[in-house]
Amino acid sequence: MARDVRPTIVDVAEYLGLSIATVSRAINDRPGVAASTRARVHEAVTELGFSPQISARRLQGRRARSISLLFPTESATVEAYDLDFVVGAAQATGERDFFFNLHLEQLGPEDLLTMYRSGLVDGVVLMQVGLRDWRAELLAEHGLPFAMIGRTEDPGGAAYIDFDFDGAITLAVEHLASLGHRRVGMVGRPPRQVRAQLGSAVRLETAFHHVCASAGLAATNVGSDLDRTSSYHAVERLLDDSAPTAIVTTHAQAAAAAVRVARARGISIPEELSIVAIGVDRVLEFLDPAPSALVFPAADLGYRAAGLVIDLVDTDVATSPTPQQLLLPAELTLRNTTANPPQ
Amino acid sequence: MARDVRPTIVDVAEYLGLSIATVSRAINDRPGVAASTRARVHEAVTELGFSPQISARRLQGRRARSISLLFPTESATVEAYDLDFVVGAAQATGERDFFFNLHLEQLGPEDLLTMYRSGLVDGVVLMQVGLRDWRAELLAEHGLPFAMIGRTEDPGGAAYIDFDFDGAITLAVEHLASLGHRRVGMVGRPPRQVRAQLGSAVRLETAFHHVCASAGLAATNVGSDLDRTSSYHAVERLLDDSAPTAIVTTHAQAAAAAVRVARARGISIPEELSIVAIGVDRVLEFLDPAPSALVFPAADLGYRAAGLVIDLVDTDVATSPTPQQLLLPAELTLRNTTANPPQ
DNA sequence: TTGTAAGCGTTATCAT
DNA sequence: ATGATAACGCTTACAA
Repeated sequence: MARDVRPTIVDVAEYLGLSIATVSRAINDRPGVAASTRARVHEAVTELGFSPQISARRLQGRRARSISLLFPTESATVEAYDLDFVVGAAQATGERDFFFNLHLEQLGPEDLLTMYRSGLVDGVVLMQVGLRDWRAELLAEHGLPFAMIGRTEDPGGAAYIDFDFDGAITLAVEHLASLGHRRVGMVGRPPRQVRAQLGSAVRLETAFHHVCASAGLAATNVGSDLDRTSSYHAVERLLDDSAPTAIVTTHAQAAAAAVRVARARGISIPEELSIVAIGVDRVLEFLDPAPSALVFPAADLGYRAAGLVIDLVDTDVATSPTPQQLLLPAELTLRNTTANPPQ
Repeated sequence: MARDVRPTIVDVAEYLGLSIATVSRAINDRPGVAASTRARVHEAVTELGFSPQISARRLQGRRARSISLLFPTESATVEAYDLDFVVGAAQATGERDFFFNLHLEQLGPEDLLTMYRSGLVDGVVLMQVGLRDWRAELLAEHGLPFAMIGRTEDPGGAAYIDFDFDGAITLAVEHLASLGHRRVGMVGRPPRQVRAQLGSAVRLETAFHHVCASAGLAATNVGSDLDRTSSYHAVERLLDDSAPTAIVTTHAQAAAAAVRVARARGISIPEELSIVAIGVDRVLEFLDPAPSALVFPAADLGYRAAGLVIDLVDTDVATSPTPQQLLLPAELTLRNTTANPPQ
């Protein structure tokens, strides 16, 4: 049953009475092989069930044609929406005939370099990027191909794709201000993310206060963890402490919690409380009512980030163009959760 | 900047004035190296930033230490809960120091065999397993290591881990029957899944009719796609056609839809309609009210499936024990969405 | 058009 | 305890 004997190129050559050189050329569609020979080789290949050993190939200094998504998950729980990044990245990778692998572990500097040096991967996509991120610094310093989902404070020439969180907050707040709201609350990202200086977390918080100040609104921000209970409490605290007429949420559970708390307290949406969510559509669609939102195209970001690294890898170092830096503009999708505040 | 010259074992050997054989032994912690030498080698290794080329290693016939999760996504949309499998599998893989890669593409038989033969992976985890599944058959036939999340109709000796859908349906229906319900509806999996003979989809449907018949209940099943709209319509049709007093849902959007339709029609839960969901807790928690459910530990399934393959790969063929076959029993988590039917 | 042979970076089997 | 050296399976000059 278990035929563990994988045929090698030598077997193919012997089978055909050819030299391995010719077989190799035929297999790789290189010039200098008679059409008839080429045909015979391809036939024999399927006949014998031969596929070239990638490792042997790589030994000649070829690319591994594989990239990694580095997605350090400190907590065991990964937020659902985050996973869309993975799907997008895997899809792009498959389409370009690369191998995709996923690292959920927290890697150290040595591990990271080893991935490249050992020839396991040609490039990586970084997630959970901090305003300062040692991974980005290390890789840039060593001239190794990588792209970020998110971006550091000073990305230099590094490739990235990021969602415009500042723009998102601006749109959200300005929309609320134009409706007449004067007291706005935000359920922010987990304090731990802010402490770790995670790019998105910090930008959301900063932009919120900044934009509210510019618009002359009273702003209160309460961070919450990503679970159901913590989110619920955060919304309650927000309502109790500053009685906002509108809430902006920065993660899915927060949006769910806002709806739930409102229902529990008999607060009607949007008449008595407006809600604007920032999040992935697929998740927000679970809510009832589905909130007005700044939709976060996670799968798309993942898809494009993977594309960026692969570009970097596929391109000859000589030809290498400036890596792309993309900031995805935010757009407000209006549903029925925002209205004028109660007078 | 871009030092693309990776040091090899030869560099380390020359640097120390040793032979590559000794260096190799030291690096791999093999016996027969003086402690002092070993130390010097390790020092030099970090000094020079050397890591062994995996490809060269594999050429000696070693394992690739990498497994693949094969998750064919026909539709572009992947259901959120499915992704937990990926997380679990990636986690297990990382813990056991394997490489994890994810294939979202639909692979053909040749591609599948090539993955093994080219030495890219040592084993795979199969998702979306059908009652008859050519992948399982092919791999079993060739004696290649694999495990299934789910199981075929006749898994033979193949490793798998599956959730006990039959048991889940049984628990759900019996619970409802004991509360006095006589007309029960189910929002089933997409018809396309049933047509494709996807294990879980078929088992859910079959078990539902079977169990309801045994309990003497009127049973109606309406399949729905995994999106918001289709799910909503399915619930509406269910209510309109057979006026059930209780609904069992088989995917997340269906559960969300049940709650939404009830709210829209002013049907109170659980007084006028009972709901039991089958799904991943993380997703069901978004709902309000969170329904009574047969919770599906997706991440756990993924984790254990990856463990199964790695066991298979790590174990010597000689020692290889019978592959594990695990059927995870269903448990009913009661919340507040089930009650006696209106008399 | 085809064949010969020299690597690629390791590990493993011998000697020493 | 250490060192030559032959694999491993393939690609690629260079010859024929």
